[in-house]
Order: sequence, then structure tokens, then C-alpha cells
Amino acid sequence: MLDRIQHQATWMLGRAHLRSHTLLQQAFAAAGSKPYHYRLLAALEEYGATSQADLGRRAGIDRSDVVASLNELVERSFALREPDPTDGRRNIVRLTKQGHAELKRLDKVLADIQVQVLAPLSEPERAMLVRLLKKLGPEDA
Amino acid sequence: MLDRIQHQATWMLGRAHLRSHTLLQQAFAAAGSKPYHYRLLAALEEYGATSQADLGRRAGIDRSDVVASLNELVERSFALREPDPTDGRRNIVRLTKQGHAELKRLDKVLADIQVQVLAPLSEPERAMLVRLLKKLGPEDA
DNA sequence: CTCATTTCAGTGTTACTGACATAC
DNA sequence: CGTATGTCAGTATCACTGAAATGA
Repeated sequence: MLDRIQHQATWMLGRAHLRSHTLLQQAFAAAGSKPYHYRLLAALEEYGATSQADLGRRAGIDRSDVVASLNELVERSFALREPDPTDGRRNIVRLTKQGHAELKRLDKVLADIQVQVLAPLSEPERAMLVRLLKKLGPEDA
Repeated sequence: MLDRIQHQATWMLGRAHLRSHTLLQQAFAAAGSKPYHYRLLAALEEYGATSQADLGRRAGIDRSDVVASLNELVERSFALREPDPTDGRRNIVRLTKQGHAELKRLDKVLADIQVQVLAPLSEPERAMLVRLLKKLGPEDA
């Protein structure tokens, strides 16, 4: 690889992220899901039934992207969309029983990926990495 | 943010990368260029004139993506494509004077970005981060 | 025949923008 | 009125796939 690039923080962050993201991607795909789906399911369980806009804010997904992913979750009966009786603009989104089960299933998938991603590091190294990465994220993280 | 996700290594890597990538993106865009362009220019200078396939291997860019980015570089007179007299399949790609100048200009842009990306960390933290990230990248990095 | 190179066309995710109608 | 919501359409980068034509 290029000397000019190889030692740049931006490059190494990109490489590490590529590996992590590829593992995540493939594992979720093998489990018949996607990261966006997992995030939405997790947000639904942790915060309870909410509007789509709220859901997006909490899952860190743009509200226009929530629409498509939520469509897929609804189609697979993992979530329900109901009109909010108190606010005609909103939908109330709810997790179904099957949605809960799906989330549990994906929790395990995600845990496995963490192990794989961090495999090249020792325990103290992992803790240190987490500490450093937290400082590097966008403010709102 | 979600408890389920907030402390996962994959998530934090993604967030740190998002910030880094956004800064990179915007800085190159403001300079009228793109990361792929920089990588190709850097590969051309560090390895000298080569075929497009070689260029792609060295810059870590797929051969099929090299075509489009190289088109733009050629159009802006930063690089030249000539048929290889010794191998009819290949083009020989060369940096122009203007290409060298462009690379120098972008070198500064990139250096600035590194500073911005690593700004939240102290000096020893930066060194540690680099060390850890190196271990996390794909094997071929 | 097999392999490499260039090129084009297309996929998929993530993240984002702009616009619109609707309703608060 | 201004603001918030849901929706749709479209953009961009990055990474990748497949196929075709050419030539080693």
C-alpha cells in the first residue's frame, strides 16, 4: 500500500471499519437481516412504541430511510404501524412478539461479530480501543 | 443512543469512521477533488507509470472503478493514458506536471484532515490508536 | 485454451437532500 | 403562520459483481 496513505489515521480507520462493517454485513445477511433492521428493532424495544420520526432519531437513521426499512419489518410482521389517535400526522410503531424474538436472535449474531472484530486484540487493548474511539465519534454520539 | 448499540465496537468504529470520512470528503470536495483521485495520484507518483490494473492494486481501488476516476483525472490533465507498445491490452498511465502539482496541493489538505480527525486525542493516545487500528484492518492492509 | 486487461453496466448499503401533502 | 411528520424520489461514495472485447 501507498506510503502516503498507509500511516494516515483516516486510512487505518477506514480499513478497520471496512473489516468490521463487512463482518457485520455478512453476518446479518446470513441471518436474513440488515443493520438498519436491527437498530430499529432495538430502538423499539428500548424506547417502546413511538412515532417514526422519534424512532429515526433514536436509532440514528434518517426519517426518510426509516420508511423503507420499517416497511420491510412490517411486511415480515416484526413491527406494526398504527395511526396515532392524538396526532394525525404520526404513526405509532410497535414491536410484535415476532419482532421481540427476531431481536433476541439478532442480539446473538451481533455479539458474535464483536468477538470476531476484536479478535486481533488483547483484553486491555480492546478496552483501550473503545475508550479512544469514543472520543473520536461525532459530538452527538 | 441505544444501549444495545452504543457500546459495541462495531458501532463506535462506524461512528469514528463516519466523522473521519465526512471530514475527508468535505475537505477534498472543497479542494475540488475526491479521495479516489488522491489515491490514484499518489500511486502514480510513488510507483511511476503503470497499467491501470496495477494502479488499482496499489491504490486499493477495484479495476472497474479505476476507469471512471482515471477518466476524470485525464479530463483535468492530471494524468495521461497511452497504449502500451509492448502489451496491446494495457494502457500506460502517467502523471503530468499538473498532476504532480495537484498531488502536492492535496497532500496539504490531507495533512490538515489528520489533525482535525485526531484533535480529540492527546499525543500518546494518537500513537496508541494507530497501533490498535493497524491490528484491526484486513490482512492485506 | 487460459489468463490478464480495459471497459461498461449494474447492485447494495449508508447517509443525505429536496420536495410534497398533511396536520399540528 | 411556522413547524413537524410521513413519504417519495434522487444523489453520492465506496466496494463489489458480471460480462464483453481484446490480446498475451
